[in-house]
Amino acid sequence: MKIEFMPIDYDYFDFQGRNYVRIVGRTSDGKRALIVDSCDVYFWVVMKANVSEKKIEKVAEKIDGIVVKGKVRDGKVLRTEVLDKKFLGESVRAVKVYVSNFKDAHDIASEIDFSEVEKRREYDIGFVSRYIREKKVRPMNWYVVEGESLSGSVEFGGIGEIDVDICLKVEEIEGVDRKGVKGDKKDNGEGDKGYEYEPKILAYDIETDGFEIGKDEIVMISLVGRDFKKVLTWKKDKVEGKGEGKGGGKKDSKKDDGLGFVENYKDEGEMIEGFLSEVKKYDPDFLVGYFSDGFDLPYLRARAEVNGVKLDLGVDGSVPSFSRGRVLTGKIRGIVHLDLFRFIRVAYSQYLQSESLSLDDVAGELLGKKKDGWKHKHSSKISSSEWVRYFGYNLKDSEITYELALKVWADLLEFSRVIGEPLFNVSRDSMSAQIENYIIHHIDEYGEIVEKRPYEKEIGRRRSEEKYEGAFVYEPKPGLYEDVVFFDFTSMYGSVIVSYNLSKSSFREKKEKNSVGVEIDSGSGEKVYFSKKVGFFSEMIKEMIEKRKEVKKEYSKDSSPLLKARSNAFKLLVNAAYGYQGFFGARYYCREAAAATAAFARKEIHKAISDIKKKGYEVVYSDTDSIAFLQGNRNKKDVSGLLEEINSGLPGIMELDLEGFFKRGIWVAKRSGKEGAKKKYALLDERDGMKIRGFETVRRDWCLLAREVQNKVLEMVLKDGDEKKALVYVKGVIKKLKKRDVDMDKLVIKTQLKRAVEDYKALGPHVVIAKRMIEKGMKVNVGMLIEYYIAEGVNGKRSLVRDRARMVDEMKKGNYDIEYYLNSQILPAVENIFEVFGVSGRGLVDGEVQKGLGEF
DNA sequence: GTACACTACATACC
DNA sequence: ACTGGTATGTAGTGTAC
Repeated sequence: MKIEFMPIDYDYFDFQGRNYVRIVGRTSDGKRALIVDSCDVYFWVVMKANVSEKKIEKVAEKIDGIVVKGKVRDGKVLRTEVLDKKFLGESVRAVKVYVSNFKDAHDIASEIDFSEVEKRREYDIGFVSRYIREKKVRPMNWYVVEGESLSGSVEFGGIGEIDVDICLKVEEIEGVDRKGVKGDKKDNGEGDKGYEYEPKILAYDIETDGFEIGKDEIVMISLVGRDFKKVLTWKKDKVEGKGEGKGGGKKDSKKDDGLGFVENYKDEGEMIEGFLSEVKKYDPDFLVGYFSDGFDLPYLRARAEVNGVKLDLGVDGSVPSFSRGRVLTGKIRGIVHLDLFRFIRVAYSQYLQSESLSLDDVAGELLGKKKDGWKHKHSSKISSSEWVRYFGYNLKDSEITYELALKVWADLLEFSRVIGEPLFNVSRDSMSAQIENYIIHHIDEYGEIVEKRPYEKEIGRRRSEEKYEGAFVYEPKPGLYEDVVFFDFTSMYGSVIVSYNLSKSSFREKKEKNSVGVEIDSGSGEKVYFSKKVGFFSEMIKEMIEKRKEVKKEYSKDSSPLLKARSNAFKLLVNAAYGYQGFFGARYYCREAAAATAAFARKEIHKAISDIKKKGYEVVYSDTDSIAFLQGNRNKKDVSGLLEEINSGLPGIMELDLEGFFKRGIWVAKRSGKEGAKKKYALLDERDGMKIRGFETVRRDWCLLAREVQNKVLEMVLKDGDEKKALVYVKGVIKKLKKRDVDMDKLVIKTQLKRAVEDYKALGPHVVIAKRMIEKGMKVNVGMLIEYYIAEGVNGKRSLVRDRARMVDEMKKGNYDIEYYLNSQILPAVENIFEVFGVSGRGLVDGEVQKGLGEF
């Protein structure tokens, strides 16, 4: 039998002691197929230098006979091979040890401790990654698979019973080109729709009576897919006019009640069964939720159990499994369970400006859509008229989740393809894991053996190492500047790593010939050295940068979202490469390489700054990889000339780019002292758009009033150049504040609870409020944004802010602390802006201007 | 009882 | 614990006077 197949979900199973991969995917004609395959399992034994071939052969022979007794099975060495390999750039002789089961690799490796042995490696790689690397059967690409049909077969303990259209044992598998995924460039022109794969996504969301997993009942479940919307419940009879009590009215009245999407069941158990059958009927490749790893899926499993229902979502009838890491992760066999929250946190949060990563905030920013308003209530407290809204709310959550899934689909897909790991992993892995997986799936191109993961002891050692000196930040002179130009280095740290060859494999303890030294600490003068012999790590980063360039070029000709996503995936990986080398958990950790990267970056930015100054420009600011300077009386051509000149002198692949021209820019002084504040400025671009960095406007832990006032002041100053108007505006706001006439919503302060309340040493306002919320039986989670007001204190008495902090629902309108909001919110947000214009400097807070403003 | 230095904490920039 | 260091700024805490 021969099929065209796209792998989507991977997992493995053991049969007669051996490992097999089980891949669920789609065929080119849309059928769901499962293929079973296997691959060699091995690890490496790296021999010490100067061990004779004869001795190596002897060691290999000794390894050959190793059997490790186990409870479940015996771990066996199947055979060995001696090969030339590379490890951290060095040519080595290594024994490739083939074993019967990858789970025994570690134990077998531990037995191989002969004196001729230098290292043992690659015993710590999972089976699915091994398979993908070995057979090059990469997720989300097309393959022609030839094999024996297993449908109905009892082989592998009855795998043929699994509910899929096609089930094959692989005999031959080969990648095919030209056919792709909808949106791929390579698939157009064929006109054969059959080859266009469109992800089959089903979004879901549950509503429950409580928040503790499995404790209370699930009230409803919504499902949204393509042309598919449903809410499953057992509470429809609570809706006005739907109950039997109401004169026994017919349930299926023909009248359109707007609740056609609601399906009613007898009880919770039947509703869950209904959910199972709806999911099976829809047959999704991806079941998508938001926070669903930690809530919806475990909740469903727990309630199914209570009701005696088997939550057999897996293609083989298995129940979702949960791996306990730091957080729960829910896996369904054969269907990729995605928790969009986790992917968004890793891949997007850095670029999002929303205040939280809640579905509402994220959807608001990425889709321009908001959830329906609904305050959680226990179902017993919901009036008959409210139920309709509740159903709608539940449906909307799934609708938004579905749209969000479509929105991030291209990025997910390209991440998976670029890195080579299945979507399930890619959607949850941290950035360091993504880099590491990229390495594992590309390292064979360099003939390298993969370095091991650090053990706890080693992690501890690394963490205790001293921090190293990082980026340079230029101290700005406070002021309002006209015609500001910004240059920045493209992927600066990545290009430094490549240009100077900085990685674990090129690091040298001492100076040697053909090495370059660099001072990594300006204080102690500590110096480290790197060989000029190109290491695979920097070579890999270089290729990522090159591939990204190619993709960008292609994108300029054909703007497909997948090309954009691919370029983005490379960008994120390159940008994370520097942090990765400085990360204590990394296989290729190298503090010296990270420190040297920062050191060379400092050197290059200093040089660029001085080059710009030498040409007579006034530099006003610089942070890490960017430089701001005044255009002065020069034109844009002069500026590009300057850019070109600097670029011609840059080493390796380093590149300085024009970030933009800005009409105006403002830098302010620190609250304490006269010096200019770093990481805080506002710009007005050529199209009158504002770019604000660091100011309270962009900080979520300041009340909205202060943020809005500051934003308007910046706008008036930058757009109109009119600080007087801004002053009048601020006076107006203060007047309103003093009259207790400010909208209460604008006074809420939000602070994130970053740990459990009992773990705090200092009890800040938000911690005190969180404690009070817990006392009142409210749900308080670590990571939550705690909202509070600062209320009037007891007369005359000076008190701590936390004593005046109030929960949102214990706050009376207008009972806010005028002094606090004036002196600790509004004035601090605007005073250093006015100071730039010489308007009442220090006196602003202390009374002079405040008094003046009060009079207004 | 207050002023001050110091620490803890949150959040931003790149 | 799940990439890094640099930086600002608030509020709490402890101590000296």
